[in-house]
Amino acid sequence: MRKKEPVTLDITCTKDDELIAAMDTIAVLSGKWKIQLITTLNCGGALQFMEILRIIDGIGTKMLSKELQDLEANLLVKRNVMETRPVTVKYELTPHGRTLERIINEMRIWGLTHRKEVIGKFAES
Amino acid sequence: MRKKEPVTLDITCTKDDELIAAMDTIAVLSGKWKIQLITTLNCGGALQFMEILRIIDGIGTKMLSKELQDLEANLLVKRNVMETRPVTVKYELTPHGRTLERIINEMRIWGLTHRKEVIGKFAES
DNA sequence: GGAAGTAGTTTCGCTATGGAAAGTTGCGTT
DNA sequence: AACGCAACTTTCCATAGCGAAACTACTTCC
Repeated sequence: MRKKEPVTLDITCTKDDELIAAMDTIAVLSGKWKIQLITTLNCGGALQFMEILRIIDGIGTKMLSKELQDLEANLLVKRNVMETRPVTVKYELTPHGRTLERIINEMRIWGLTHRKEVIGKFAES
Repeated sequence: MRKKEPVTLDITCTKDDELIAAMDTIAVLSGKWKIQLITTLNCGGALQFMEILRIIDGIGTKMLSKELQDLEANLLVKRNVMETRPVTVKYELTPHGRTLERIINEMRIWGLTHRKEVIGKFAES
C-alpha cells in the first residue's frame, strides 16, 4: 500500500468529534443481546437476574452477566440488591437508559423500511 | 444452568419482529469503518477508491474493499465503473443509503448527551 | 523495459466475541 | 448433613473481525 499523507478534506461537513459520538452510540448498543436486554427492561421494569434469563430465550448466565455489567458501566442500568432471603437482585433502566427508547425506535423503523427495500430489489431481479 | 422452558411474557410490549428490525439496523452499521465511510460518501458525493483511502485515516485496502462490498450488498452504496484510462471506480450513496443520514444524526446527538452524562457522574465521585 | 498509478485480492496472525458446562458463595429448608 | 436456589464466575473452546504486508492485473508514461 502507498504511503498516505493524511488528506485534510475541504469538504469538512462532519467534525471528527461528532463522528465519534455516533460511533459511541453504536458501541453502547453493540453486543448480541444489548437491544433485546434494553427493550426487555424497558417493558418489564425491574427484573431479577433469573427472570431475565428465562425471558430472553437463548441467553446464558455468562453473557447476561457481562451485558448487564456493560450497561451498568454506561449508567444505563441500575443494579439493586434486595434484602430478601435468599438475596435477590433487581435490574432496571436508569432515566438515562430510558432515553434509548427513542433511538431504538428509530432503528426499528429504519430496519423495517430497509427490509422492504432489500426484499423489493431482490424480487426485481 | 437450569432447564429453561421459554417464558412467554404477558408484558409483550415489543414484538419479536420489531426487535429484529432494530438489530438489523445495528448490523448494517456495525464494523469499524461503516459510519465513517457512510458520512464520508454523504459529504463527498461520488468518490474513487483511492480517494476514500486517503480521506479516511487509518483504513487499509482490505477493510475498505470489504466495507464497501457490505454496503453495496445492502443497497446503500452504488459502485460505478468509469470508462477512463486507467479505469477508475466511483462509489456513492444510493437514495436508500442517504436515508441513513437521519438515524446517524440521532446517534450523534444521543452519543453527545451520553458523553456528558458519563463524564458528569464520573466527576461526582 | 521499468516505474507508477488504479483497484483490488490473498495470506498470515492476533485479538475480540460468544457459547457450553462446571464451579463458587451464601443462605435457607428438610 | 444434604439439597436447593439465586447470582454469578471461571474455564475451555470455536468462530469472527481486523490489520499489515505482499501480490495480481491492467494501463500509461518515460
